[in-house]
Amino acid sequence: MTGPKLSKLELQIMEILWAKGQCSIREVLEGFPEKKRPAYVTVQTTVYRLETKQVVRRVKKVANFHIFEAMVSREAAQRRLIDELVAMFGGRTQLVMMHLVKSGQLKLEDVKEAERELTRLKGEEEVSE
Amino acid sequence: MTGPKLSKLELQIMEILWAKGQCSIREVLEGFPEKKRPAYVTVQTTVYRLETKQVVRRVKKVANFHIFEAMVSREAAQRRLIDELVAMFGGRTQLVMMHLVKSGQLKLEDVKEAERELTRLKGEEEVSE
DNA sequence: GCGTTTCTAATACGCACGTATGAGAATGTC
DNA sequence: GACATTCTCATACGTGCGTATTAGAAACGC
Repeated sequence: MTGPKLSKLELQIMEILWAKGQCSIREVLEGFPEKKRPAYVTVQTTVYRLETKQVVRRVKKVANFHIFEAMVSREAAQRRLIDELVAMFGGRTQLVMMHLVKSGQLKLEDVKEAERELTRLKGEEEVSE
Repeated sequence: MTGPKLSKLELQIMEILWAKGQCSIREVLEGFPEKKRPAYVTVQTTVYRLETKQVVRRVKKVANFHIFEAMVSREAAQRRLIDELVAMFGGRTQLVMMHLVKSGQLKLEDVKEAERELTRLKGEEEVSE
């Protein structure tokens, strides 16, 4: 497994950490859009739990607060999420993509881009065979 | 919102209900691959909860057991899952697809298929404009 | 019709997560 | 240096979910 499972709140916090780099709890808090900002302590507790899960670690102490940093790459965490979803669809990846298409969020250019990427990856594979 | 959120187990149960149509608890249970079959009562409790969530309803009683049926379409439930995931990615659908591609689960043909579908949908859109 | 099997349905338990409280420590301000 | 502010951290609580226990009801076999 790539890493531990992250909940929605946890992931939002990680997004902020990935974006800002090293952060205090307060800075993470301020990374939330003002309108849907959790309480300071909620963020705190959640960061503590991420620490327990080894997803985050404290790097130093400045004044009376700690600075945290991500220990897991964004790529890896996102990959984990996708794998989870695909598993929910019984591994039928194609189905997942059809839904993405139908949800109307996906532009033709995006799909073409993916296709190019896929072709490229396939090429590499054959070279190494 | 399309419908209530479904957990992994709940979704597996729904898959069986969607596939088999009306089912007893026992039949749902038997829909699980033999090796990872939950206990009868686990399925039972979960179906009861799905009932509370209005995702499933009992249609009749045969002998000493009830027959259940899905009240939510597969499409809708799956759509919900995808939307959830996309939201986790901050709406960056394209990112989701790139992950799918990189996970290696997606074949070139799948992507082409999606592209065709997308082109078709786009066509319809323009007609109605 | 009596015993065995099966299903029902209420109750419970542990874990994860979002959230909150409160006491104590550290820091900053004047 | 006294006081207000801020952060820490342990503890707690409700909810959702996967799972289990169990007592009673119902149906089946013979």
